[in-house]
Amino acid sequence: MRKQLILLVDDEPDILDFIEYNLVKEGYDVRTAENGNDGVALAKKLTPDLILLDMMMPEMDGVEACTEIRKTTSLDRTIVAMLTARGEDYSQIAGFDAGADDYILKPVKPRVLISRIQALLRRKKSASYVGGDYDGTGLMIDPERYVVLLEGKELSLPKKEFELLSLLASQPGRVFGREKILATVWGTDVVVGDRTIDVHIRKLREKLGEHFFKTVKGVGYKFVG
Amino acid sequence: MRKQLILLVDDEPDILDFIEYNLVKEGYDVRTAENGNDGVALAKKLTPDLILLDMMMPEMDGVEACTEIRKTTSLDRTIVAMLTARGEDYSQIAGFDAGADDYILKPVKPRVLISRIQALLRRKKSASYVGGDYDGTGLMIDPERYVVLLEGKELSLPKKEFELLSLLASQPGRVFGREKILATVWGTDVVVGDRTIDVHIRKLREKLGEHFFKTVKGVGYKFVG
DNA sequence: CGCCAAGTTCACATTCCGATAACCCAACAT
DNA sequence: ATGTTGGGTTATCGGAATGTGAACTTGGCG
Repeated sequence: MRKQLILLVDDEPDILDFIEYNLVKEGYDVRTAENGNDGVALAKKLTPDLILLDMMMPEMDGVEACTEIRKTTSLDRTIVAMLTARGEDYSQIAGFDAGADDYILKPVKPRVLISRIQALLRRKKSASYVGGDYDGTGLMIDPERYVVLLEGKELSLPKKEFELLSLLASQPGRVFGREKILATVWGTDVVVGDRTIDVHIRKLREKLGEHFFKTVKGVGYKFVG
Repeated sequence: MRKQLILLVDDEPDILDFIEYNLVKEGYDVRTAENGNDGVALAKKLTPDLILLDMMMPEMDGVEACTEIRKTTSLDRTIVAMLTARGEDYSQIAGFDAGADDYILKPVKPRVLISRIQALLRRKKSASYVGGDYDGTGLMIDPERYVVLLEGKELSLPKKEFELLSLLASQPGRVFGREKILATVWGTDVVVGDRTIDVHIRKLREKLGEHFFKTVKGVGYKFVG
């Protein structure tokens, strides 16, 4: 597997060096930025797997940066972890509200940091589902790269289509009702029209082939390997 | 019913013995493995009803093992429960993402463990077998996939037919009156004509075979395995 | 601003399930 | 024999559920 990319944003060069050293030693690819603005810009350019964001920074602080990152579609799948000094409990909450996935208290021991990061990345990796074993034929879903391999050919799908496919293919053969699909892919609060699912199913059928998706009238859809 | 098979995977022999002892005492058939690799291999060979998977293990940990198990079609119907030490909260989340059905905190009291396991296995049975255990012959109804397995062949039925079949087959041999059938499959408020049930029964007879459905004149219908 | 892609909605077209009508058959009673 | 009762069979129709192509909306980006 390719190295995982971590973006590190902190205004103190010492901390930057210290953490970068430990992450690189662990085999991660690391980039750094010294303030929120640069951090966000870099994030958009690199699409890292994980962003470590210091909460206290001049110019644009961690919370703002995180909010900005979360507004960026291309970074939907990037994990954001806040670095926060002990005692800033209020900020911790603010950090979560801004959409951070985790907060890590400073000072932090390297071993603990690594383990937290590994846990977060592992979570990311398994955040979506993989349908069907990979045997060169058929279909493989790569949730990490947001890409589908169809008979060896790489095919990149839009977000919703990818998520819909991931859901259906997570349990081939099982029928997913429209309710279930809406709740998982669109979320329980969002309200969309009746035909929306159909349209996405059709797009998937167009791109992957009719035979993968079976309609069960009155019940839902299922994926067949 | 045959004993239910539980696969236990943990790297600590003491825990293995302790849990195995308790499960066997409760009447389960138990196999064990000491690491993720062996566990997955055994699982594929045995197709157990439930797998108890320790989260922290050398080589292949519980999360990886679970992911692997979930990729295996033959283990679709196997329940995976994670065993996790108190405090590993992140791992718990990762465990769910990997497709585990439940997680159980260690240390665990035998009575609690047994009760959790029973609850999980009860859930599994919702996919009902008919006509004895699945051995390639006979009939199996899988409400999750919305298909019927008849002598190994998959057969997909329309909604009403499927529901009617599910009802009748839920208690083979028992006669269901027309009233009861209408109330269950059609609902108490819907009013349909006299011949409607007959027609659906006929369609089922066509698709599954005459012998499964016995008419009891003046009373109703029953399913015979 | 203007473009492009993603996502959604709309206005049909199409499919197919479910219900019924109309008829047949078998068992039994008169 | 004839009628009655309860179920079986088939063809057919309406409509709900789904498919489809195009238009519309939105947000990012040069």
